[in-house]
Amino acid sequence: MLLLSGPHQVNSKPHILPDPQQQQAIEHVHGPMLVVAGAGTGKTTVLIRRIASLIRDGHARPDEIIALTYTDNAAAQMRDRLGAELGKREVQGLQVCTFHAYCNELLIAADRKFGVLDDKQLWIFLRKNLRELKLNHFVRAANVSKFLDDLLDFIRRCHDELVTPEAYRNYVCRLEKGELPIPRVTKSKDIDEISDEEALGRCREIAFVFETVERMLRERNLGTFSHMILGANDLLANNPEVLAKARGRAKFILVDEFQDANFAQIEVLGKIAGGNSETQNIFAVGDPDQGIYRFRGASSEAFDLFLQRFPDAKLVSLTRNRRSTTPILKSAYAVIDKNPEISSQSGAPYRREPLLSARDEQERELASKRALVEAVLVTSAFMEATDLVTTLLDRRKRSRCQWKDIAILYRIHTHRDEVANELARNNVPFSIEAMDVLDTPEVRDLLACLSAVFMPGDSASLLRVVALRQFTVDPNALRSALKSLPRDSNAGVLGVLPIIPGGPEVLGSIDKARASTSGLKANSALMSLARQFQVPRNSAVNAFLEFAQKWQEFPLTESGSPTEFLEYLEYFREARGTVPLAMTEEENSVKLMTVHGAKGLEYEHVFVLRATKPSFPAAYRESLIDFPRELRNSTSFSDFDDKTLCEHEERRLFYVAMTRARDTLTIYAPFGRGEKDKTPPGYLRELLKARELKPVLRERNCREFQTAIFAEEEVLTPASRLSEWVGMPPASDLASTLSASAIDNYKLCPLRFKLDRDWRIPGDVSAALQYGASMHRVLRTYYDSIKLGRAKTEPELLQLFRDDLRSEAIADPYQHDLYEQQGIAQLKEFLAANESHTEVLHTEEYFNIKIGATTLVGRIDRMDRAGDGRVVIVDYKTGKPKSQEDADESLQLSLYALAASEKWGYIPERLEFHNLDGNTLISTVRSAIQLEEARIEVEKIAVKIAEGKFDPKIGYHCNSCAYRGICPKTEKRVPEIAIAVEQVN
DNA sequence: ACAATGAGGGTTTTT
DNA sequence: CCCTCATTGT
Repeated sequence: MLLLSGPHQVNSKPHILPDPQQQQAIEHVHGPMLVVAGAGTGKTTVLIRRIASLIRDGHARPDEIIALTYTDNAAAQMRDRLGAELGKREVQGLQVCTFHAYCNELLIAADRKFGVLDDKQLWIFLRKNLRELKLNHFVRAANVSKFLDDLLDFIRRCHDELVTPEAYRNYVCRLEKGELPIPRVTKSKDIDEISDEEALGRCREIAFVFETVERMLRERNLGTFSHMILGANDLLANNPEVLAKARGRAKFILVDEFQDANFAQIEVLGKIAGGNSETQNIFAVGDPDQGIYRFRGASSEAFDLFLQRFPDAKLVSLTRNRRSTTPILKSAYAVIDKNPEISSQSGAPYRREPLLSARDEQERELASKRALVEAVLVTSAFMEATDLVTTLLDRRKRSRCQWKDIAILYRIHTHRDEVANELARNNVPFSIEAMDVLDTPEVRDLLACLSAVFMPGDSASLLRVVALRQFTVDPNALRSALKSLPRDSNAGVLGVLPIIPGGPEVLGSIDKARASTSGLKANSALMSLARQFQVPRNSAVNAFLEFAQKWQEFPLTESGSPTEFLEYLEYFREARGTVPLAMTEEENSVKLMTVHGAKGLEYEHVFVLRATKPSFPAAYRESLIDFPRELRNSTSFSDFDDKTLCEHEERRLFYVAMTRARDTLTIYAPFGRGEKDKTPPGYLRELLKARELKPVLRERNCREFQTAIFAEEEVLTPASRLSEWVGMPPASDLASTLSASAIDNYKLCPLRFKLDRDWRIPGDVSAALQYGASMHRVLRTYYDSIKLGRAKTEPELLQLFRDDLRSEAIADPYQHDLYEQQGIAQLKEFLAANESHTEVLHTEEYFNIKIGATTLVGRIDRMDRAGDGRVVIVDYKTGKPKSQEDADESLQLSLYALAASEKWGYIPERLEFHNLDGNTLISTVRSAIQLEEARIEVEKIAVKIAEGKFDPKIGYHCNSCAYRGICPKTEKRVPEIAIAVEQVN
């Protein structure tokens, strides 16, 4: 057991003597003080000891002290440490809580409690009530919720800056009078495309949305987390009694992680701290170089705002780092020192100083032997993973540390995937922070069961259930039954199960489950289904069950029924919601987490992944709606634009990552692509160039790897039966008949192509396709009517369109209405521009031609007669307008040209995309060579199909893929160790 | 200095 | 699909 008291014990804080700066902060009593505490300089210790001495020295009773943090965890930890320092009884009455909890309690005490919606809940609430927002500029029929994120981002920003809807409306009025410059309300690159009038219209729309959102919330007595701060600020401003009481309760205020404060929070602090510097006993601790929550409203100038608000504040800075070795601190300083210092108009009393390694000062003889910071340049993510695991095993052996002393940090979750696989392959115990359980096979199984029982029409889910091990359906029988359904049938998997061996048993189980879960709420139904369908209760499933439980308590959840839950999840997915799995703390395993998740933590050995632009630092992404300076309440004038501020924040984030390391720091990055400079763009390039870092930084290339590793992968990941099914070679030659769209589909994702063609699992038809089909039919009718000499009138066509679109039954009524409006506008424009048209030869004409062994089929929207017995081929585009480049490169048009000559003997004069959006014609031509290239392309794809190449291609399109729940490639496993622990519990 | 081109990535997270 | 950035050639 003695062995367990590793090096961490040495660092355990209470026994270290404070240095003079710490002492000064601890002993401070009256008036405002700002403690700038660099990474690893013991800031929380200072905070705790100061509270202890305030109480011990009789300056305050515990119930006159308030300590504020930003997370529940931090608050709990501080409470524990205070209890240990002072004794449980002594801390009675001492208020240690998060900022939000503090504000919320003020509101509850004033009888202003409201139902709390988090970001996703708010998004979904508005998504369901989009009509009420009366959007005009910020809505698209094809993607109804496209701008919701942008609008909510803007509103959140207003909250953080204490800008009310009235203030924004007032701002728009001033814009209208020309008193203020027009703000940016679109991406910079499109700024020339919108007029001032359009921009003003957008501003008015934003004003209306802001007002409406606030009203909708108020009417239902709902609010967001920002409303806690806003409400408290309001209450303190307008209610002298509440203010007096709050001040009496807060004679001494201590704030941890102050760099995470936003303007609204600092306003609240200002109010409870009172007006004169004698009684402003406010004590804030933080590190401006570790502010990494700007996107959450933390003002990058919190320290500056503090000094403005409390000009008499004393300033202390802590620079003795008790965590890391000198090489780590020097390298980290080189990174962060490229950021400007905090601006501070109020006399600039603070300068950034290099952190000094207290350990190296104390242990002189060790100082010279410290490991250098290591930069490893790799050729691929795979090499990053293999080299990292080898290096990690070596580090552990040499330092004889435990698994839990090692952390692997990354910018975004997906960066960890290869490393996680590689660790699993090498049987290294590891755990992942905040892994999304929605992509785990077990949760997918459970969700599929829920769908199968309550929404049995969902074929993809039903297929997943059918493939569970306990059932005995023959996949070949199922597949051929599906394939022999008539094209227009919507029977799906549900329709064929009764007639295939083993199918009725599945249906029986589903019926039984439906009966036994009838009337249950989501959580209980899920638990029951997990039992009945033998879904293992691992940590992922438990996290999901917990999510269902919490959802039942959400303010806007109505009955809590499984059906309502399924509907919610659909929106939740659209809102890109995740269900994170908390990492078990005490476990002896290597920790994988984002740098954000690592803030405040430390590890002996730290690995940083993908340190290359634009991975880490991440590429800048411009907001759609700029927050104009004229709207700002905080008057801190740093002259930096948004992009620069983001760059600063990325740099701080990298600094946070580096300063987590105690003994060794290893940074991975792929080689740069340049001819001259092979170093990775970003921080590593800077570091490797810096002369002064030569003695502390080592560069090496990745080790060679053994090819044998590839083969092992399949063995170690036991494939589910579904992935076996999905991997089966097709029952027929899928290359024998192809179309332009099938080829596009194959290029997008070969697996998707196979599932469409070989299994014919019906998925949801997108509204865009439904609209397109409708428009095509209307136009066909129009030209046919002309041919018959009885041209339909505009009102007739519009009515036809309305009826036709209604028969398409677009699921979302709001989206249906938007498409109806759009279609009417486009048809009117089309007809207006189309008075005298040349002779139409064909409309919606089918063809099939031979290309090699493939029969290429298709349907040409329209062919017109051109001069010299030639033709014009027209294809309508109902989606985003196609460009000239699209037309020039379109395989579809090439194939139509081939078909025109082969089937009808026509010579195409030109090929046209007719964009119905904007009613523009894009013309192109094809040379004989280009046509030959198109043939070759088709043959190439046909060969791949014939060879059975159907590996899924993962990418952005996966979000809208009907088979997302059954695709094995997007499945993520919970690390084995987490499962093992769960079973023990 | 600048545009053209190609590749890689699609956040981060707490209340 | 859309956007940003690195790189390289003009």
